[in-house]
Amino acid sequence: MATVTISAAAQEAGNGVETIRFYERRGLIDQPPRPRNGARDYGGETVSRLKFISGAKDLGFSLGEIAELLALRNVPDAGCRAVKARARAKRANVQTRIDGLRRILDELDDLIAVCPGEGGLEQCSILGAMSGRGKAQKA
Amino acid sequence: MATVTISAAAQEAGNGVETIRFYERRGLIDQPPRPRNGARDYGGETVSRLKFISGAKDLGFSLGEIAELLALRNVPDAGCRAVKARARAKRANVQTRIDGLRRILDELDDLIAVCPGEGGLEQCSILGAMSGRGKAQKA
DNA sequence: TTAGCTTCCGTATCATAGTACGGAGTCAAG
DNA sequence: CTTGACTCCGTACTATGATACGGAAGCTAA
Repeated sequence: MATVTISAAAQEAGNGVETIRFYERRGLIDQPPRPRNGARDYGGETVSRLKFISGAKDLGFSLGEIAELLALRNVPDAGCRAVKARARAKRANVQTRIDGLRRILDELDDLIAVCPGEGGLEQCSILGAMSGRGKAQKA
Repeated sequence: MATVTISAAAQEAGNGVETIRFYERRGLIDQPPRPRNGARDYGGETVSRLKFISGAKDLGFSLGEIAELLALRNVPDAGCRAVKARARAKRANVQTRIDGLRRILDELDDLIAVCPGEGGLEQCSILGAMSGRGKAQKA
């Protein structure tokens, strides 16, 4: 596997050059060798780590969480179990967000269903519901 | 309904004093009257708006989206139909976000189901999957 | 050789959603 | 009259995840 420049690595991983430098500053990827005039020279390992970051990000992991995931590699007795636990925690987190959005969706559905869609603002049941009821019953 | 000070309003709405001033700067709440020495004097309407913001925020709405939601009550040149259309647009937006989160949830479920939960990191199918699903591949 | 592209670096900027700070004024109680 | 609580204001700072800027250096090809 040939080593690649930072722009080629960025292209392959699907992000920008600056993003790679940013990840390097954040410690998410190693400092690469710089054999030439100081230019970074990336091997396939770094490229796949970049893809890993991208994939984990898509799954909703923050860069901090991704750093934790990557750090597991350096823990000698860390195993699959630790990774699975993190995946479960993230799953629960995503589920919570979905539930919250679903409640909002239901409320909007209710408002839309009742609203006649005709007439002046004074008669609009959506506006009425929002100002009258708001969502104040939370406290 | 008695008017309250900013700290009482904050207390009731479950946020900080600075947050209220911040919302005011952002235009999420109206500038309150200041009858005394310049101190803000909040009525129940503002307090319930604060609770509305708080509730919507808990459910994942950004302040920008909350501003849109609040703006539904204040569309000057349109009737109920326009308001309803905006509610529908917001509903579609929420649905899209739910769909996105749902995909993430499903993927996490797949990963968790397949992962043995034992053994070293080399065998962890979750880490493997995250490496493989980088989005780039734009040949 | 010169143009043009890439890379380097540090720093600044963006958006989001607040939180903290410092100094000043006001107000009621002791 | 002083203390302490509360408020005012503008500004700065936090964290997250990038993205942009400007100037200097090097590579490659016409």
